[in-house]
Amino acid sequence: MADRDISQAVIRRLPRYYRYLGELVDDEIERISSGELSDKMNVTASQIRQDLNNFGGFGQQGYGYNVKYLYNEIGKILGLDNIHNIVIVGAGKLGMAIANFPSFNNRGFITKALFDINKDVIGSNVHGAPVLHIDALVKFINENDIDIAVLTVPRQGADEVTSLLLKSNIKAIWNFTNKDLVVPENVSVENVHLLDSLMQLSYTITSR
Amino acid sequence: MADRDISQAVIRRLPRYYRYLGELVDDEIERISSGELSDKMNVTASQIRQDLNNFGGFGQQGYGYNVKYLYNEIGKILGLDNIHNIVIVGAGKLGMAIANFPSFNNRGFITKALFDINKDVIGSNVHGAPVLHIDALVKFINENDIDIAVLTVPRQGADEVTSLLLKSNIKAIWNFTNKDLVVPENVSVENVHLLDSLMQLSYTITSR
DNA sequence: TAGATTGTTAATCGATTAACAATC
DNA sequence: TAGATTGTTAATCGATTAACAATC
Repeated sequence: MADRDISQAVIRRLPRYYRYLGELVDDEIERISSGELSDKMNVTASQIRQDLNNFGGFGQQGYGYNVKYLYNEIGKILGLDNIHNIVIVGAGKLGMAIANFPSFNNRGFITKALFDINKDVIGSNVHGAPVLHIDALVKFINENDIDIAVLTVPRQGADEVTSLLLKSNIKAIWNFTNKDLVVPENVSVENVHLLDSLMQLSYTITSR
Repeated sequence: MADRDISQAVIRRLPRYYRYLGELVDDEIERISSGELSDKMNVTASQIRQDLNNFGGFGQQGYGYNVKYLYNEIGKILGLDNIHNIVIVGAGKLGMAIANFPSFNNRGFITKALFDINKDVIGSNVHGAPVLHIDALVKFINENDIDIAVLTVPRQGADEVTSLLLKSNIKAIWNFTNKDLVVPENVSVENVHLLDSLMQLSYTITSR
């Protein structure tokens, strides 16, 4: 892997390509041209070809793209050929919901444990994963080959948990708190700012 | 409200400005310059001024911006001075989690009911909102002044529920299914594609 | 008044789209 | 071979940044 300087805009579109190609695989479609895919996805054929050619030439002139091959290649680019072990910090309603998401497990994102400070939930079990006290977090990450920490604590706890995570070997934080995290650049952060998203929706309603 | 053709990039940034200004209000900071805000938010001062001036001149030369005033104005732009009534379609773990999110209620997004087809949850009560059968959905939306439908059903149910929603007066759909919805242009859609987001994180880990 | 900082125009940069030669 | 469609270069479009005159 590892072409650097692929633009963020391209990376954001990759999972969407992967999704549509997955549907085509399910439908047992064998080949597709950028033009046909363009119609399905509502993006220009030009953009599709440009995007893919950031990672290499996956097509063939006069033929198009082999669906299954392209699907697998994009999967590899996205790192989906590897298992990613996950911990969820904050075993509230949202954390529990994420631990139970079947589509994550199906793609190789495996929740190994949840962490909380609430004694009522510590010791219980979510979809096979134990809920542990947050004191055990750093050790657990380092000893269980954990890639990704999901941050589903209340906003006020975000910074404290983050500085704890930074003491471990964590590679990435999936941040559901409505706060921007400050991390060194060898740690990736992907934000899911739900309230921001809802406000955008409110804007579009309001501005009609 | 209602300047048309504000770019999507600007709209995406508005909630973030709102968030930072909210913190400044809490800290009882009275005024701030685009330069200071730029340092805090890690965006250019130029961008801040450009963004705000899409909606009017909120600042004053030589002084900067009054924090509280700007906060309120952005709130109005985002439509947060109005109550938005919400229904959640799909009363699974994720739907329940969203119904319980305190920050939504605090901003005037009020969950009025949840809908499902599972008899085990129908009749129950989530944070004061009833769980009803999906057959009652259209009528409920039209009679209860519902703006926003949250879609937290499994992927396979997405299209069916969407076509049901389009029979109602719904204004916006907050889509948590991993599917792109097809709606007429008087209905707004905001996607939260969690699996896509997780895949992006996987990409950044993989491409180091 | 002098200093600070906005609002806004102009310059730059990057991303998207169009075009087309290469080639299967 | 002729037709189709890619990979890629060039043109366009839009968004970001820089600069500065206006003005509080």
